Amino acid sequence: MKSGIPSLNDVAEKAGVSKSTVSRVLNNRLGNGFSVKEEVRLRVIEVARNLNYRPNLIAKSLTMRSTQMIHIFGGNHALSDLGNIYQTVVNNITGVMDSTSKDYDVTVDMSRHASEASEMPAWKIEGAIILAKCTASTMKDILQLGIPYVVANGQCPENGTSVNPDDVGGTRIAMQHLLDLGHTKIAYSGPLPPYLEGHSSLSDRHDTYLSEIGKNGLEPIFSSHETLDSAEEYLKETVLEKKVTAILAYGHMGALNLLQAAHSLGISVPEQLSIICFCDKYANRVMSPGLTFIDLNAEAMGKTAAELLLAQIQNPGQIKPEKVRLPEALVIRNSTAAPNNSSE
Amino acid sequence: MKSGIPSLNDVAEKAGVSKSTVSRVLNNRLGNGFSVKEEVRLRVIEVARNLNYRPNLIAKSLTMRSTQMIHIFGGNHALSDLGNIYQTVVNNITGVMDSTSKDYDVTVDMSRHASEASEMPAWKIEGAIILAKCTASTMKDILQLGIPYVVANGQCPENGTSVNPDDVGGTRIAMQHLLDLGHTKIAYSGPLPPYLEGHSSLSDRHDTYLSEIGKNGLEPIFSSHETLDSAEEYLKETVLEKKVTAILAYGHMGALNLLQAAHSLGISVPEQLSIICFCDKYANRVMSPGLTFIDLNAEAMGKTAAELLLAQIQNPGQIKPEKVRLPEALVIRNSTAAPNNSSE
DNA sequence: AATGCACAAGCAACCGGTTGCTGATTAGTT
DNA sequence: AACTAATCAGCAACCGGTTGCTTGTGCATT
Repeated sequence: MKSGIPSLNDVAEKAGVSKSTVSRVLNNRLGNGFSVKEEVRLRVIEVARNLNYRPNLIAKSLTMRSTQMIHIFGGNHALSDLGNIYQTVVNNITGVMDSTSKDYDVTVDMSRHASEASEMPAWKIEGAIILAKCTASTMKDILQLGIPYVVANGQCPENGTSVNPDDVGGTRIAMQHLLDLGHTKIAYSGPLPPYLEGHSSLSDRHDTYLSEIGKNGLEPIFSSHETLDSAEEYLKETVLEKKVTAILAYGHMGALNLLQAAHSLGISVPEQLSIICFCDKYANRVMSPGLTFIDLNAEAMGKTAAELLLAQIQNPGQIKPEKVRLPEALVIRNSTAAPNNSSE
Repeated sequence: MKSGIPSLNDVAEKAGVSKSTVSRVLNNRLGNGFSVKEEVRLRVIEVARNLNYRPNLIAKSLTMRSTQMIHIFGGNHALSDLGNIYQTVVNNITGVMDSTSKDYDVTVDMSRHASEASEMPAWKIEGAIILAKCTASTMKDILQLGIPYVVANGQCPENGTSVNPDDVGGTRIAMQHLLDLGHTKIAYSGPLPPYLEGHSSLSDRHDTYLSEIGKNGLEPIFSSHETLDSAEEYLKETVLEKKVTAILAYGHMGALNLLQAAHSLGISVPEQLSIICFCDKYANRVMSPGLTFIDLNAEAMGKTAAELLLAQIQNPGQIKPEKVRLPEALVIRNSTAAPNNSSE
């Protein structure tokens, strides 16, 4: 017990048996040419408990090549913004993992890693879930080590499994909602191309907006002003000048800013201006009750990712990779309505 | 090369030297009774690169007895609610850990554990941060193993280190703000005693409200209605019946509900009703811009916790435990104002 | 030529477990 | 009593690295 932490050897000595006996007793590896007297078995277990013995997982992984750990990559970037969907995703992943009989331990890596470094932990992991993205080096390791993995809300290699919301479909639904209400001057608010780097939702939402606008013979409307930085300027240009009556916002943060700016400018929502955005229903409930939104269904994303991962772990090599697209859904609250033509 | 992954031995064989030489060369452990000819050194490095050798971190941690891992306990309960302070706390912890030269790896345990079970991971951890609380069993393990730790926003053992916001001071500041504005009918909204179990902030805020009310010769005002469930009922009882002009709310969720309910009931904020609550400034910015609040300073909490932990890790046994109280600060937004006496 | 010493590199133990196999008891059978 | 089979437990190798110490070599010194 040199380091203060009891080892297998310490238990063995105290119990007056050999390392191997302790190992087999504690792991219940009876049979196969091995057995113990009940008396010895109980003594070993008793000693182990008294010493508060805990197997060193690192040593164990070295020989066993197996832990019961599920590792979530990308926590640092994914969980750094308040109120994004990843917290819901993670909660639902752990929910599924905790409810399965095997007791998997879920950890989230929260460290910021150099962009070329591998984020792989020192211990063996049974499976990985990648939030949005991981470094190329990490992905290389995952593939090389053959670790089952699922990418949640992000792109993944050809032969990998991922779960993503259907942003194209969601954008169509949002646009249809606004069109059905009678809007014709619909602006888009969100990051515009060229995107330096980023998530497919950036282009999916933007491009689908454009194509839907075109399909209906309307004019696309943008603004050079950033919603996140200068929402008031954005509204002045779009609503006051260009007579926009509805805005499709990339995210709820932008939408909230627009809402506030509208309030300051005396533009009433939804009477004079409809706002719709993409958001998770949990984040929406907590952060912006009232906003009409397209639900990204982070809950299902987490659950599905966890289930797909479990399937891979429990049937090694038998599960074929899958790119799941989860449908998005319109949730109508109070920020959209028919355009108010009388104000003309 | 049995598993397809090259090992130290494979490199040694190919380079025609011993394991130890390869190890020392690759880790640059020269001196101390060891040296190599430059020619051999280069050959080893060359072979290692050709084989794409990567040291097995598991084996490495076994001998090195160091994992460079910082573990955060309590992620499951602390991070399950959207928009609470813990996400900010965790982000600032990792920020500090990442900016130190040692590259610590931070993981957050997100698993749900049985209340009597130990949450201690099986691998060695260099330090621990506990979000609000951990199981008794976990704390026992931490103490027994002598792992440096800091409790963030929660109680900790006699000889431990913790970082907590000064809720008593914060409540005084909030009350003083309302009193300065001229309010005399100030209600408290939040969990009332007896608390089944819970955080010290519950009693700190409630009790300090009471004592400040008493100190100023005012009447404490409560309602049997829960703000979170039935904010409208709460307002009817306090504002409409009891003529309350200001409410001190335990949390921003309750405050938001009150805000919405006030809107529905036609009670204007802040003209007819002032609302102030406890909240972190990040959560406030994102979730409820406009609310006047007492900033819990989750940012400083995370940073301080991380710094205190690092100090302990880097100077083993030399740092004396500390109970840090971080001051809370008033941030005035638009939900508080002088009471409108003309409405009487 | 003998001695001393710095330099090079390897041996072998160790980290904390797991596991195939072997040896020693005990029990059961004839 | 002798023999076989079942039971019980330990030896030692191994996982993939790290490191204290020893050995072997070549060169300068006396």
